[in-house]
Amino acid sequence: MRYSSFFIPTLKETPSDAEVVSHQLMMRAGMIRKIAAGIYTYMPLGLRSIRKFEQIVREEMNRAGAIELLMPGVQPAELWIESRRWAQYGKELLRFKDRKENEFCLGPTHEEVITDLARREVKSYRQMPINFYQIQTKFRDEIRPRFGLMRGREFIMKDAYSFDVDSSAADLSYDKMYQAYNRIFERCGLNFRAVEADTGSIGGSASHEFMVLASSGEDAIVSCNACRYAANVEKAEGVRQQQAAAGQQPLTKVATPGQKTIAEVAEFLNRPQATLIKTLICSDGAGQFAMALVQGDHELNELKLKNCLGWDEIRMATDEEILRFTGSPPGFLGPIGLKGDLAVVADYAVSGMTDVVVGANETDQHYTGVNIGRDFTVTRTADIRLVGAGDPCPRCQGGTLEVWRGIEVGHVFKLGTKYSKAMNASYLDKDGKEQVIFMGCYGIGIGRTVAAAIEQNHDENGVIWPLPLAPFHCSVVVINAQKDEAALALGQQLHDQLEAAGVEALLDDRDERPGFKFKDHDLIGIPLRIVVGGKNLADGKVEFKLRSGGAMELVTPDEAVARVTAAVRAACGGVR
RNA sequence: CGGGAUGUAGCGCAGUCUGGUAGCGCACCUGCUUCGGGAGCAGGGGGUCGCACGUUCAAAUCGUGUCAUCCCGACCA
Repeated sequence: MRYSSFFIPTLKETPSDAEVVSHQLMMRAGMIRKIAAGIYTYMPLGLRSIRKFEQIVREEMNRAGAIELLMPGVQPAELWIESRRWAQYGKELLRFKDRKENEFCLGPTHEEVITDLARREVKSYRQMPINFYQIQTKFRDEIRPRFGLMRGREFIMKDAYSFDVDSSAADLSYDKMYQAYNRIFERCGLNFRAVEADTGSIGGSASHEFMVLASSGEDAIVSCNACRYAANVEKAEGVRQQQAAAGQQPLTKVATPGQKTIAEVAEFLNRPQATLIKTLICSDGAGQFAMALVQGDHELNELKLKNCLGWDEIRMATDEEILRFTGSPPGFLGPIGLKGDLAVVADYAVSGMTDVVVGANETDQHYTGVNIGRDFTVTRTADIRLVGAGDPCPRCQGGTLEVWRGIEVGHVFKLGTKYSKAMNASYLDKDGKEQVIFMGCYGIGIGRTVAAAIEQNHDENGVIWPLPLAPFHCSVVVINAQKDEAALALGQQLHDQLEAAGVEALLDDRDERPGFKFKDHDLIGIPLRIVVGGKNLADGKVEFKLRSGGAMELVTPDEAVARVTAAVRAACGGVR
């Protein structure tokens, strides 16, 4: 491809509405342009990277036995009413009517459509296992789209749906997808982790998220430094503590004027934060309340508490609500002397504490020498805290957890029978008995993965593409291309040789100064670069350089072609 | 939806407080020079100042409303 006949509108300045690096660089490199909040045009260069990733996903899905189809973007309301999600989904589901006043939505996901298909077409155990996938544009009317392709409203997603005869067969389908996902992100050259995750609103029994590690990631994840355990912090398990020894100290009320936070109280009483209990009150927003107790230096994991209580929603109680249950303003809360019926949930770590400090439910007062059982009782003990760096691993002896930031690029779910039951997707087994189909669903954010690759691979000059995702493998920059006919001819020859070898080359034949061209190629992040022209031309040499760094080398044109071809073969597993 | 901010040329911004000729840099067009890390000089084109209503002799500037965009929180590939 000649640069002059392609279209790469680069920007020297960073658009002011781009917050994260990938968004900034995709705008500057001319890969995307915004048309509305969270809605983008994929420009020619951006589309090439998107297509590269899609192709890798296709190959690995096909290898894993999944079958590609393409479902509609516009979906009839009746399917969503049937699955009950028409009412549940909320404003994120963009709804509208056709000319006949029938209701439709723009598909944010395709469980309904695929389940409808499966119940019509998959009627026998002989047809399973089967797994359908598509790569398709979805629309979710996000409250707050941001970060460019990272969290758009319209976005490209690969989604796959598996159908099996029973739970253990569904587990096998899940494992296949899990393996396929690992291969996909490995092939892209990305640094990632597969972590245990909460299933959220999709539902189901188990799930893993695939996280690309990046400091700008929206999710925190933990991984064990000794074993393979890794999980989203939302899900990461705290370790059950041994029951505490009996307390020694008497219950004593002490004045703590103006000392509201754990840090203030610990400082004031001159004792470690770990010897205090943090008391929090939460609500499900529908009239239910609960008190949560965590060790002073720990943090509550609201999601765990919500799941533990079986609530649909969770939020912190308001000051008025707190006053109602404790008679005290926030800052002096404790589990002793509550007014009214309030479930008290203690974290595992709390059950191992003795002679602790809690608020006295009275302004400027705390208790010391507090002991569970003797001074107050808890409704239940559970894992409700946010785990952190240095915590013990819940799966192995001696391992400790490390914390990373990650970008969720893939998510696999065991759905069980949630959708098949609701929508009557059944089959006949060997004995002619009707059975419910077991499902799994598996998503990959296509645009988000490409953006995540940039988050993980860039420097101050621009993108540094991993070869498998690069829009072009190699730049051929011709110096003084419009005047130096010999240089342009050699550049063209190199370009043609590379293309013949299956390498995608971008021949920069523009009438621009060399520095200007170099800046452009650095910005758009082409991994390999050959420079033709200048005084090296007379010596029969060209320059070869990696975008990722390292020294420039002077080589013969043939050697340059060989080096580039070898690099592409090594990174992309053979040139197609 | 709550809190904060911003809308002025394709992009980045100044001007708004204190009402009176709409400006700067980049990009774009023409010419000359230049040519290995986003060149220099000269000339040029391009703006209903987000939109509406109001105040005023006069509004980018003041007021009200509205829309859009961005940032911080709850959702998710």
